[in-house]
Amino acid sequence: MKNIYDIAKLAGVSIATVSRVINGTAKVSDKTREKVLAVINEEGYTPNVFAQGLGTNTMHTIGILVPIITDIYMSNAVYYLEEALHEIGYDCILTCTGFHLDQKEQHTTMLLEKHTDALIYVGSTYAGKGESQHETQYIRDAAEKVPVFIINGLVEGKNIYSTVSDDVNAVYSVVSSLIKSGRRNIAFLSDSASYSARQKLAGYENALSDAMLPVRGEYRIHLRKDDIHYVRDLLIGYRDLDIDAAVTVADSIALGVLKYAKIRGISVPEDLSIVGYNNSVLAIGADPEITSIDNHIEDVCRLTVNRLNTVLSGEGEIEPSVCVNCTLKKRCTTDF
Amino acid sequence: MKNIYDIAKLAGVSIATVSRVINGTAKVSDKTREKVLAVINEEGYTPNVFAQGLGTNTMHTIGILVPIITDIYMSNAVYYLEEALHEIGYDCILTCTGFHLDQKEQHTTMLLEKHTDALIYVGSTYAGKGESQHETQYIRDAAEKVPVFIINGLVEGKNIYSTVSDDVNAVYSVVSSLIKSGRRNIAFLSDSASYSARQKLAGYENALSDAMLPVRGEYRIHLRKDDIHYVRDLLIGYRDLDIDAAVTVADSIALGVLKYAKIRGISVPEDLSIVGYNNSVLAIGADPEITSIDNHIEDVCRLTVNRLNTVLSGEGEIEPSVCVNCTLKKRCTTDF
DNA sequence: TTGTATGCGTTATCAA
DNA sequence: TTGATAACGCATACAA
Repeated sequence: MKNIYDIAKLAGVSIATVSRVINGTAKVSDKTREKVLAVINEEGYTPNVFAQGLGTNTMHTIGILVPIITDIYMSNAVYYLEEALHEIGYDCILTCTGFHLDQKEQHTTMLLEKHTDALIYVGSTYAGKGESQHETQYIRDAAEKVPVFIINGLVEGKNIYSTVSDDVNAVYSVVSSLIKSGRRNIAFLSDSASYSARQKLAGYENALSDAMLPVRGEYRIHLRKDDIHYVRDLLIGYRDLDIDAAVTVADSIALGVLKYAKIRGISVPEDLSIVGYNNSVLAIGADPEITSIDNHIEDVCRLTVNRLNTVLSGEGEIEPSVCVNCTLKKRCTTDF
Repeated sequence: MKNIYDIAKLAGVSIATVSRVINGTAKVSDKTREKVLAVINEEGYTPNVFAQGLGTNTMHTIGILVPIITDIYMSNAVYYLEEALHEIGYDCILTCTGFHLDQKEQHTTMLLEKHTDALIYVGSTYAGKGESQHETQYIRDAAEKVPVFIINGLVEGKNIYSTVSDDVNAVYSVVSSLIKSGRRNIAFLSDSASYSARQKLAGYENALSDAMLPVRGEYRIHLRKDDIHYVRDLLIGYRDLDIDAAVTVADSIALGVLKYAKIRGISVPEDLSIVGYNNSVLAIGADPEITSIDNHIEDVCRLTVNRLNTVLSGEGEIEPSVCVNCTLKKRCTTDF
């Protein structure tokens, strides 16, 4: 493996000049630059990243943390993040943390030890349940060392930047539409108490209140997980579920509701309207295809990487938090 | 940030001793070890990975390459790989290459420049279409530097190791069952000519041949992509498609067939049996739920990481290629 | 515009 | 069992 000394010798210059050519950090005469570049190409030389890192303390690597990459929303996010980061010259270290605090902490520590240039947390689970500061302390700690970005979660603090979807308005809007079309017993199904889930719930409750409808506890259905069959069976187990609409926080949950309706012989959307979330392939695969809120994950990710680039390049200030609008993708499980 | 000198000073020993304690590379008296460890814990010291890498030329990082992480099969693979690699002390650099050769090459180069300890290619796209050696040359080149592992693809060469699913037998078995249950016009739908797709096709053709049935070209349907609606619409466009069974290389394709049947009023499974592949959530979300071949991606990934660990720890030889059995998950789109 | 010398924080070799 | 010191390959401050 050739090193910078070899290149310098072959090009008849000093290592400093080679370094300058590679990094463009100082003036080098066209003639010598060409000569050096020629040798570099000829020898197929690439700088040793460890030696580079030892001096500069960076390896142009971003740490991405997701709870589970098998989740369609997460894998889409990682896809867009990786693509955008790659475009600006960063590689990604991906790590799946699960949902437990100790694992989130441990994985954060490991990434920081690798001297990643920044951390991106994907998913509102990282913002905690809003119960205590303690559950997000690891994020503030991490932000002492590198800029931290959170997708779909809000944590306040220095060097912490959030990009979130406007879930409140998205749900508010769809619930309002359901009400306007005559629905009165609208259920809200959620499998989490995360930041994002709380936003969606707020949109739901606000819409009901603004329409002078009661916010009834029995219509707020909490799920242990977003598994299709689990949701279906849970609903089947209810004695008297008299809902005429279901707003859910994930397409898989909506799919569970759809299967419940099928088994019970309930017509969708006539007797039961269903709204999914994330506008994933699950909504398209369903029969009938599911109306779903699209939170524009691609936009969220590209915006996040833009903001990251601004911070890391030191080219200016950015907002601590920005919000991206959602849109409703109407399909066949609603009729408004 | 504390360095090894600080620890040495605080512990009253030399940096060599601190290094020995950290790496366990040589005898250190219990007394000094304890003292050193105490100081390390107290100061929260962790070695600088760049300096370590500069000496050892490794950062305990594995490069994972996938064409697209949004594919459910891929994201599942990455999930299990990351989990298993993490357990044996490796972090993962993930990169999405797409399906074009130049991008595969470029991403490979980038990972090698980061001195990853090994490369894992996920998906048979990396094994090429079997047309020329040229399309897999980048893998052999990479294998000159680090061990290379391929999931669901076969490339021969030194330092190259494959873990594949037994797709030939899986498809052979399911097609044989279809034939036994009276199906005669069995279509095979594929969106690729990759190693894995060729294996599946071989299983299909072998089963037909062994049953003395003709292998008819018009039943081998090639798709440009595995998009649900695309598949559905393509089939709708056929003048006279007289198939009574469809074996597909992905659940999303099976879903497209199912939607085609629905629109055409064809009963499933009575008049058209459908078999998916990968046993993903798409098969469960469908209505009726789709019979699907499960290629046990978790087993494949865990086995791959075991093999990787054997190679990297230098603890022995491993087979160039190993095969994992598939199983059929019967659901409602078949009746055998 | 170019070259020299030093520091970065480890690991590993060699003495002690 | 321990310590001193030389790599490791680069960036950069300083000199020329």
